[in-house]
Amino acid sequence: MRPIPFPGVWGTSTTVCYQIANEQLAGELEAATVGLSKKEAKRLVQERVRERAQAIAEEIATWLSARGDFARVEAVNGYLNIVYDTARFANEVLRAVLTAGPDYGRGAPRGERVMVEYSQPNTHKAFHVGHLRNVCLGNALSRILRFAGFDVLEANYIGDIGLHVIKCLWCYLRFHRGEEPPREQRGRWLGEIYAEADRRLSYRQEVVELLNELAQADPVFVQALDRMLKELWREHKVGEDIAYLLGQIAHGREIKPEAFYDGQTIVKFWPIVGRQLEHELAEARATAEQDGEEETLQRVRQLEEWYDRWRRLAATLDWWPHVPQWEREVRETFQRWERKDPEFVQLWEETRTWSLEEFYRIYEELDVHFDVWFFESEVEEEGRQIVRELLERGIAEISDGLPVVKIDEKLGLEKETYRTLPILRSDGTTLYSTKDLALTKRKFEQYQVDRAIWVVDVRQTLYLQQIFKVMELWGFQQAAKCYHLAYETVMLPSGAMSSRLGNVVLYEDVARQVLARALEIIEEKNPSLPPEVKAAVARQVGLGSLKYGMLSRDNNRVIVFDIEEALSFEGHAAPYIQYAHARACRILEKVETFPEGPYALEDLTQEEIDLIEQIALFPDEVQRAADEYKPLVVANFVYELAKRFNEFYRLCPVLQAPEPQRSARLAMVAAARQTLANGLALLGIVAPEVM
RNA sequence: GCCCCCGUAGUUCAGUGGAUAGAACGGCGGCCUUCUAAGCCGCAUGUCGCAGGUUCGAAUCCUGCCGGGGGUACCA
Repeated sequence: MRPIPFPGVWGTSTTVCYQIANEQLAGELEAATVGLSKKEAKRLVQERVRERAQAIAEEIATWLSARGDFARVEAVNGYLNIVYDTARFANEVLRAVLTAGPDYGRGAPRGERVMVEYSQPNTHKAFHVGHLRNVCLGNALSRILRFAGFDVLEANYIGDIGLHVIKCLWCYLRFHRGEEPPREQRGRWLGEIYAEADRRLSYRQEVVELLNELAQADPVFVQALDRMLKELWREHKVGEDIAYLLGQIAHGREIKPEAFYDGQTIVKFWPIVGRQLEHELAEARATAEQDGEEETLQRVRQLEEWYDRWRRLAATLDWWPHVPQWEREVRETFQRWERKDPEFVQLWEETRTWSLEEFYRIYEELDVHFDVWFFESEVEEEGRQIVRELLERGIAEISDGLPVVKIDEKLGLEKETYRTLPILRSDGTTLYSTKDLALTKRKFEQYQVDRAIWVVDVRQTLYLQQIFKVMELWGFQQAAKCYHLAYETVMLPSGAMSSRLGNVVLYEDVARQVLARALEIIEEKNPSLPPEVKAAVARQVGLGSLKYGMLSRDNNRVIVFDIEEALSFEGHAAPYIQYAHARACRILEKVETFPEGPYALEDLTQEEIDLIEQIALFPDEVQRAADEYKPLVVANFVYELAKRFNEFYRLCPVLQAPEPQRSARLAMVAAARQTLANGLALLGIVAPEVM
């Protein structure tokens, strides 16, 4: 059963006649097709089934028509279409919406508690648009599940400790001690310190990575190697290292930073590499100008990318000799955390707050509110305890000094499926898994959840399956009701976001831009509104647009975040839907007394039927969105509803219509407005009354 | 190597067993003395990656291949 897929006809369609026809004909057809070619047999079967389905449909149609419950019952192409008595059904729909109001579409309580864990931001790191996708998804899903009838707990899990925090604080103490960041920007400032730490610590690796890439992907570079190394010899006489470089590059083998005799060889070599790249780039550009072919253009782009990387790394060449020392210092800093050095713990607490304050501001702005707050720092000890228990019970074991759970082996799987999960570092410090095991146990025991949902990046799919399986091995039945809602990465037109490379789009920056743009537009569209209303509407539209952009794509699809697109408020976007709502409000506010039903809905126009039909679908769509964990279903629904409302709006005057049509249309507008508001609310988007 | 995701209009994406595959953006042309034009109407563009299979019926399910992205024991 599904809606009749034609505009202007309101009812349901069923394909049951095909199934019946199939069953009836099964034996008969087998006999009839003996001796025919495969193609002929197929055509015969096709024809016969279709004929029989049509005959059955006609029979049922006659029978149903005689009963007179429906406006019309017809048999078309083997489908049985039941057309509703619009006046009756439309009145039922409108009454349902207008009496339930904000509760229209709400499902009956299911008596099941579900915890949705989402927005797991790391303190001491930047909050960017990738995090925004997670928050929007998790929050919309929570709202949908709650509305659908579940008892929902929204949980946040803050990564306030771990290697990233240690790196950040090391960098702070080593290079920025005593600096006072601007009060409102402390979280962001810390994120920059972290990015710097990351850049410093991975410096050698990055330099060598670029060299390795050039050695493998740029034949011109490899050809010039002799000359470059001769130059290096003339200037610096580092024989062993020259031999090493020559050997590795010529044979396409990986260069390793620790293999050099002279700690300064790379520092000396780097300017030579740069000159070579400059030379290659100039040549490639000249060629491209001449032939303009795609291949040469591609070569230019590639060289530009390499040269940019070279230049960025050249700017901090003096870092090279220090990296091993810095790595030691980071390990020492980790030790300070492990032994709870009071001075260090105090610094951690203070800086942690800087990030948290920023997060709280963002959640407030996005109207996201958590019932439960977990912090990684709180579950470290519990996690260690669990590792001990798992080891004692033989679920975990020590392999090469590392506590692991060999999941496939424990489950008796032949094929490599869940592999092996490390659950504690060999030096006794905790891993993400250590803490996640403790946290999941808490969800089951302390919060008594029947179902647990993790809204987490798709890259952690295997990892989360591992956690679920370990919980199962450990004896938790609830493990079967663990679900990973995986979503794809948010990328930039320039590629993946990387704070190290400095190409991240911060939430704060985007939000400010979008809000400013929204204000600009409302200033232009509706200048007569009072300033405070303009500001409020700009907020609702700007944030709505940002959220809708994150929700109107399926989870398993990469979003390429384009700021221009985010700033565009036309077409398939939140403002389109919000605008339909504002238009409806405008009509309704001009009515003194709202008419009581039932309404005169006998001769509806196509636009009216389409509108009411869509409104009627809402409760089912809410359930579907909840069952499939897909806010996208609601996002599509409200867009379609707004579209139908806008079409209705154009062709069906309401206030000027004669009675009783005026009352009927007013009821439709009120029902559409309510359903739009309810649907948008499920996405965490406000429906403005004016725009 | 093994596992997961994606491939649909020029572009970004809906549609996951049913009738003639839909929107938006971009392009072109129309509609504001009538409830807000952030809107509406019209025109153009498709080997639904390729090849088989299952089915009365496949963009949708299965198998293989091609192309892109991701994961794969001490990152989170």
